Amino acid sequence: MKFSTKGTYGLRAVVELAKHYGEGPVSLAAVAAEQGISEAYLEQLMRSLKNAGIVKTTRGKAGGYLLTREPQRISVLETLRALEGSTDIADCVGSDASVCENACTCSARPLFLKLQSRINAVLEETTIGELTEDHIEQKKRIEHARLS
Amino acid sequence: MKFSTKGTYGLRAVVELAKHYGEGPVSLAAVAAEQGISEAYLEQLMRSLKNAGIVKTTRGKAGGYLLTREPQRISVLETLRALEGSTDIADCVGSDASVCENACTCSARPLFLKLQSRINAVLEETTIGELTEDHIEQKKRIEHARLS
DNA sequence: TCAAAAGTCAAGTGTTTTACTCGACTATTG
DNA sequence: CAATAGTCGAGTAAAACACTTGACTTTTGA
Repeated sequence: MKFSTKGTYGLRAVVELAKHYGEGPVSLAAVAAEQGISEAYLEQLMRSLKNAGIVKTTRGKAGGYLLTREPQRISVLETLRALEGSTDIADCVGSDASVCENACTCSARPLFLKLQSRINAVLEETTIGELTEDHIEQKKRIEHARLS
Repeated sequence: MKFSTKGTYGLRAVVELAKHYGEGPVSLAAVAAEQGISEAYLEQLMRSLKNAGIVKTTRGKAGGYLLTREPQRISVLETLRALEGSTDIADCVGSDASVCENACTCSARPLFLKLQSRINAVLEETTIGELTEDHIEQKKRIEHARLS
């Protein structure tokens, strides 16, 4: 039940792009440097995000990555699905429950279903826009505390 | 973000014990057979559950495992913690957030905290007693459907 | 009293997943 | 046309997972 670095780094990268939304493309190197992530690894994650239609790119000089939509219109659920393939906590939740032989008799399944629906609710209602606002707020508070 | 077999098997084993609550000890072999889990692996899980005070044992002939309390008084959170060590989705939630260098500036952290509190709420409010009832209900329904 | 039934424990092992890296390539632009 | 920037597939070391093994100890009933 641990979050992978893929999800975490990917989310942070998308928030980084959100911070520059409307300002033109941001290069991979810039995002990697800002977030302290290896360029080669981040590129893989960006590829997934691109395939999922969350980011788009321009090549050549002054090229880079951009969000395809406003940050408020990108959900965390969508982003995480792009990065990790699925956000399902078990194979017996979700559409293809047939993978679990005794899905209908396993005593843990009702719990899994309840948990999954609560998790999905949070991931669906939270947007990249919100995470970005939180992040900016947080940085302001730290700056303020440091100065006093 | 996948549930391990430790958690799943362990939960199922505890529910199995709950089904026989008040009827004296159930042997490891019996639980393993009923749930289709390897005895040797299950023994490991039972050990964790014992150390956590969720089950107790009697040795020798006719010995086996018993719950230390009524099923309604054992939460899923407690059980899962015993089995998996922790139910935290990331190192930066929970008491020791210092393991994450940039805990206070990571833009994913607010999401993690929200998610974790929702997950814990479910795990805390759900008891082994409830899972056991659900399971018995479910088996009845299947039996009924099969006969008609 | 001793053998069979049952739990206890630490260590070992094969497989899978994670978290990366590497190198060769393509597109764009000043 | 060369420098900049994204694209792609494959490779790899380390960790986590899902077990197995074997050598014990404890209890009890015949």
